[in-house]
Amino acid sequence: MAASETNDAARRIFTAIRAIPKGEVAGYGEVARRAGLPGRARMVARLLSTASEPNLPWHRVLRSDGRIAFPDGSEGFREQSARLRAEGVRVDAGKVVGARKPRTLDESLWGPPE
DNA sequence: GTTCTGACTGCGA
DNA sequence: GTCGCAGCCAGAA
Repeated sequence: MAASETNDAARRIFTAIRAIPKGEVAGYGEVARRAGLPGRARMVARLLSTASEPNLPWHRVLRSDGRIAFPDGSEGFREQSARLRAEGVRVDAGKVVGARKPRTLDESLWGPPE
């Protein structure tokens, strides 16, 4: 069933996001790439906005710049920044500081450097 | 069926 | 540092 490919991809994305350790953050592209969808960052974003996963740490997913994808002052913005702070992540002007950078996350989360 | 939009990314100027 | 352009996929109008 080719149709399950999309579902499988979504499942991988959710798994990837859930695999993000507390206090760390990942980028949309990073998650998408690890899910087997390089360049499909938009799909991850759309998934989060549509999917209703209560156990999904979506607040740990940021843009490639390490910034929150929501517009400054938006509800989602406050929600995400508040959740990150609750996990020990410092958020300054919508930018995450002190947490693992999306690039380093690659080795810290999925593939430990040998 | 086509067209637009979107919690995006990367590169060049 | 900011701005613009092109590429990508899925859902909604």
